[in-house]
Amino acid sequence: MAENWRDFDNDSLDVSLRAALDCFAAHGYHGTSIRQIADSAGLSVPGIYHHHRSKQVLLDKVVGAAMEELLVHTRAAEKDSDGTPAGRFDNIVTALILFHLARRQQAFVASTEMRSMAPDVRAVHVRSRDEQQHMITSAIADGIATGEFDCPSPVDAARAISSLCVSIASWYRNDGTLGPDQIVEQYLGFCRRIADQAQTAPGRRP
Amino acid sequence: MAENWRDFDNDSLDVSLRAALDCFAAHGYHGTSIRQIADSAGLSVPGIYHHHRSKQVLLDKVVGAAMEELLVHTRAAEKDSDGTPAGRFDNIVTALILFHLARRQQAFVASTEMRSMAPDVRAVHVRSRDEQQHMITSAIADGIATGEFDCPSPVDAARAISSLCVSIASWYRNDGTLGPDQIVEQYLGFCRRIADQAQTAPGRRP
DNA sequence: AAGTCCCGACCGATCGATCGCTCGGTCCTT
DNA sequence: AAGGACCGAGCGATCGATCGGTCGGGACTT
Repeated sequence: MAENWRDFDNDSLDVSLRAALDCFAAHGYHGTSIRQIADSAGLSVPGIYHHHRSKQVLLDKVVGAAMEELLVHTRAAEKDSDGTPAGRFDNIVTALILFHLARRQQAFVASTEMRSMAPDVRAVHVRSRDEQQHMITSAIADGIATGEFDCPSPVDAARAISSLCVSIASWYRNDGTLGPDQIVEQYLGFCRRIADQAQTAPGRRP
Repeated sequence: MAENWRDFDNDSLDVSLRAALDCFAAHGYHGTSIRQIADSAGLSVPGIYHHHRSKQVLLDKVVGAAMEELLVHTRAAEKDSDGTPAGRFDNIVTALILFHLARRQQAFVASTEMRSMAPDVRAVHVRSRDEQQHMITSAIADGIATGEFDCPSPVDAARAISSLCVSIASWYRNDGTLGPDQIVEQYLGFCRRIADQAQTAPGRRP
């Protein structure tokens, strides 16, 4: 893993998958026709089918590529940490936020079109998501043991953190007022305070 | 408004809208056919059209009813507060959480099928959502002025809080391990700490 | 060098199925 | 007698997918 986990280079989607992603993100899987994808790709309908077996596999490949990329970056981020629960947590969550900034369309489609996938395909992606979320959960749980974190349920906290990071994909635009660095800083702060309720200053809100 | 803003009685959806809601929540708007809705409602296809003009208005009515209900409850919650920014914030956010527990299907459909609505109809619902979110934003902004809250951007914090509450609808089940009261307590804590970064205990995470 | 073969890339035309929606009618209540 | 509630049948349009084909270029033979 020579590549830095903070960097997301250009995605490796071919013209058909790129078109499918654009359409799915804009109109949803069932709201998109093969003809729209073909037009957007500058191909004919059979041209799409020459490269990909069905509309379903277009969705599968788009989501699968994103999931794979996220897992690789997240694992590298944890490995690159100082090994403490708080350090692992910060790196994992940072990778999660950076991913949703760099791959907002893929992330958005992956989260909204889970239900549009065939059961067996969906199961694979659900497992990836669960693994990703479990890394956060166990970092929090370990942090509770060391006193770095404090919350009643690491599972619930991790779910809230995941949800919060995923939601970035639904509003972030490259030309917005907030830059990526500011968003990482802000959301990492949100996530830390979700996992550590002891950060409530005593006496505040009696 | 004699009704208590914490209570959500049975929704007033007729059998067709109820069926449409179930289908939309399960398969999405474009993934649902009128025939499925008719089957689920125990009616024929013309039976649906006897009560509602088109598939689009089914979505509009389902989402519209939810939006209206949310706004009514949220306004009542704010009015019922002690008037302080922190008090307003707590009541508004509590109403938002309770809504997403009591109306999870409506809330889920409203958030995922925004893009499936006709532009003019969508504009109405977007405005409702913005008004809802603005109530949170201004409570935070007022709280910053009084020292009750501390965060760099009330708008960004309010958006994160909204997102977090909306996400409840995508995982909550009535038969889960967590009861509504526990979820309200937990998520209200999350939201408070999103709006108040000063709750970070000094010395923690240097 | 010329001819033959083949294969990946792609397209126009069209398949059966399903889509949202409507027409003309029946039944039941008032 | 009238009207609301509802249905069987079917409309034109569009869906995902497939058919038989064209075309350019690299490999191989002669």
